[in-house]
Amino acid sequence: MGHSQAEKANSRERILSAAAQQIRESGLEALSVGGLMKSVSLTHGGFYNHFSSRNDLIVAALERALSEGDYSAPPSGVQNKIGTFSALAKSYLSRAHRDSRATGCAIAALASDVARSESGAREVMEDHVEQFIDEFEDALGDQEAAMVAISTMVGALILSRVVTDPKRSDAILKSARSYVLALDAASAQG
Amino acid sequence: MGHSQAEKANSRERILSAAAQQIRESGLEALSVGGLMKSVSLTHGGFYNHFSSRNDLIVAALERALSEGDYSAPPSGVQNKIGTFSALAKSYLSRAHRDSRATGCAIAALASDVARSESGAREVMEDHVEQFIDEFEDALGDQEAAMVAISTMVGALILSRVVTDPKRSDAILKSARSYVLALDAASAQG
DNA sequence: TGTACATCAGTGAACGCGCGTTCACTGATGTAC
DNA sequence: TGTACATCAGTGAACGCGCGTTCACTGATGTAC
Repeated sequence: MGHSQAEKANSRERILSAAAQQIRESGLEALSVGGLMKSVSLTHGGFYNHFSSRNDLIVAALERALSEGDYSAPPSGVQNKIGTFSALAKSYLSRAHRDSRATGCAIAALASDVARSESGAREVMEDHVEQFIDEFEDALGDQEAAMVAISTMVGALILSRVVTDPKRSDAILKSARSYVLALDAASAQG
Repeated sequence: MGHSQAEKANSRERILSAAAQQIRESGLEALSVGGLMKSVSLTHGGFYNHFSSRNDLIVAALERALSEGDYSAPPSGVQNKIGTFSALAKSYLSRAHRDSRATGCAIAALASDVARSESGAREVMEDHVEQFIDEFEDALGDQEAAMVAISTMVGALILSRVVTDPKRSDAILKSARSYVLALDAASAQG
């Protein structure tokens, strides 16, 4: 058992990281304090050394989930982790992304949950949606196209995760990919 | 207190209808048996005269939520409740729809929840997504366009519900509306 | 039509369980001298 | 550098609470005669 300051920071980090993964996988409501602490090999009582309440943790974990991973919008002016808009779109609308909820885009995973939430989570996600739109606007040169692109990408990914028939699910991703890449091509020539 | 067969059918209907509304408003997980029964002025014990378990009710209520209301796909060959594709799109992507979750499209309200669910709910929603795509394909004459249209509409509605800034939220709906109506115009002239 | 009886929708107490949170305690950490 | 002491991360029992579900009971319904 260790109690140094460095170990405290490490514990907090492990809790937050596990929470970010768990909410992407199972939603905001499914996260339990006891289960989370067990998943990082700590006991539940210690949770309150790191966060003041479950809700406090949820907001921090949502921020983390939105910030980390390949599909987060980078700080303004910085290139995103994947590269060009078309590379991002292809990766976003891939089977691999559809099948890896725990590490994928937190907007797609949690938008419905957050829309219902009143705990400060909406503001956190709203900021990230706006960053995404701004990034797409830079790439596409058109704010309306940027908003349509994010709507189509998020909608297609969510629907592809509902549809269990693999052919149908793939077809939804593929049609969205074609459309979004055409938006990019149009901006390149326009 | 009454116990006739007609009253039993009426009770079941009230329970199911209230459940459909509550899951659209607050999600699948938020529905509690006790709260639901109280909302229709019955006691919790009687619930099991109508449904074998909470999960059984959830599946039935999801089916109901997807079938009723203005934004359900009608049986094949029958016109939907709103009329033309463009009228449906305008209404779907309206502020009124965004602001009335309890009576609005169940796909948009519950897609994330259902994608995480393993209880039979996915199959129920999948059928309705496919009906919607078929209906849009009839209207637009193109299956890819139909899949892009539903992705964009669902994605835009969900994102508009996350974004708290009314101007930003309206702009997302408006951009999606323009795009989806253009799809319809293209199919009319093509 | 009238009576006796079986059915069964609805009631509300009770169950075991997991939840978020609190708290007295522990022992290693890190500071004061 | 060595010792005494305060701090505080982590532990695990305990709290009150709401959950889904069960069950003995009730009394109106509806059927058999």
